Amino acid sequence: MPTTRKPRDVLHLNEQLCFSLYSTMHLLNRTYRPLLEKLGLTYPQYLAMLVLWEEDGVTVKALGERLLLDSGTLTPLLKRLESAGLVRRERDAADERLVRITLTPAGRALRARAECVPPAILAASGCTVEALQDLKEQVLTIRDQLSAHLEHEPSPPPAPKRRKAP
Amino acid sequence: MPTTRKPRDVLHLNEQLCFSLYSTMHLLNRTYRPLLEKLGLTYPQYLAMLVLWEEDGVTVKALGERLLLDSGTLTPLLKRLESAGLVRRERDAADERLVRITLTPAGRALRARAECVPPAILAASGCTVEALQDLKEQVLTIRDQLSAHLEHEPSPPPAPKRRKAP
DNA sequence: CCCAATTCTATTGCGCGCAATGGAATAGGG
DNA sequence: CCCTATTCCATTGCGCGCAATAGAATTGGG
Repeated sequence: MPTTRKPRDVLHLNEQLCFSLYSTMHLLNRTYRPLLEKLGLTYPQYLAMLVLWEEDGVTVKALGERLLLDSGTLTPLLKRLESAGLVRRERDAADERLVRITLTPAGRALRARAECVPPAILAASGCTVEALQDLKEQVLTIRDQLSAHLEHEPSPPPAPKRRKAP
Repeated sequence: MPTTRKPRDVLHLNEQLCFSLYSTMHLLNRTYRPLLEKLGLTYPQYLAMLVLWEEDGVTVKALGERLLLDSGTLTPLLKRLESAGLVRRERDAADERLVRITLTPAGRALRARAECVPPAILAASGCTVEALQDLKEQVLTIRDQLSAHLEHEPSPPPAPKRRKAP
């Protein structure tokens, strides 16, 4: 008797599967909000700052690959960080297509004030670091699987290389 | 020697903790998108339909409690479902404050076409039902913890009951 | 019964997330 | 060296998510 439980309504069970991730993300976001508000950041802006604190001067493209976001999301977000005085956006002199994002002194200084955020989130989660680390591994396994699936599936991947056939 | 690993940069480690949930949610959403597109639904609309397929005639408030969303999100979403011909929005006769959402025949019929979605997502995740079920439990544990934390924390909870002191 | 407090939905404004489009700069085959 | 792909960023439009506000209906203390 392997998987012969009740043939539970698929559309009912499913609500519990992916919806748990969905709703947890929202609650996590609401937990971050009041903390990040003090820094004048939204959660996606905070993520961008994390990358910049690791590696200053990245291009928009590199930032997008790291965060899995495209320019349609990043361009306005970075403009807001710029007008908040945290970063500068400048074209690369060698390759004018690239826009490099560099931290201002205020942007670097914000790092110290951000250090109290992760411990606060950890406390709110009510978990040990080990438990969260373990959960992270499991979630990343699914993430990588979804990522691979998305790469192999897309209906019409432009396919051809160079030269078009007219 | 308990937690005496490298005192890894908190702002680096953290990026991996919550960011894994954040990015997995987005990839999951991108996996759902092409499937739901065939049904003419977005993911949040799909969630709303899941609730309605379970319990027709719910109020906007009940829907919001189930999905953890407020009227600012639900009102326009439900209006779009209505103009797509899937639901009707009507004031409750007994209590005119309430708006009840009921399925149209087209809304009920869509359920059959939605049944192929969960299996497709399961396949894309590359996991067994058991593994996902287990992961769900862990995520929900954190969700409940965050939920409790959010209820007890909010800086100024309006506090007073009835009667104001002028 | 009356009036103030509460409940419930709608509206507005802002910030993502993403698809689609456009345009400037670079790279690479001929 | 051209001329065409390609790369990279910006822009537009739409749909959430959420805070804040407003307004109509209901409730409950006096």
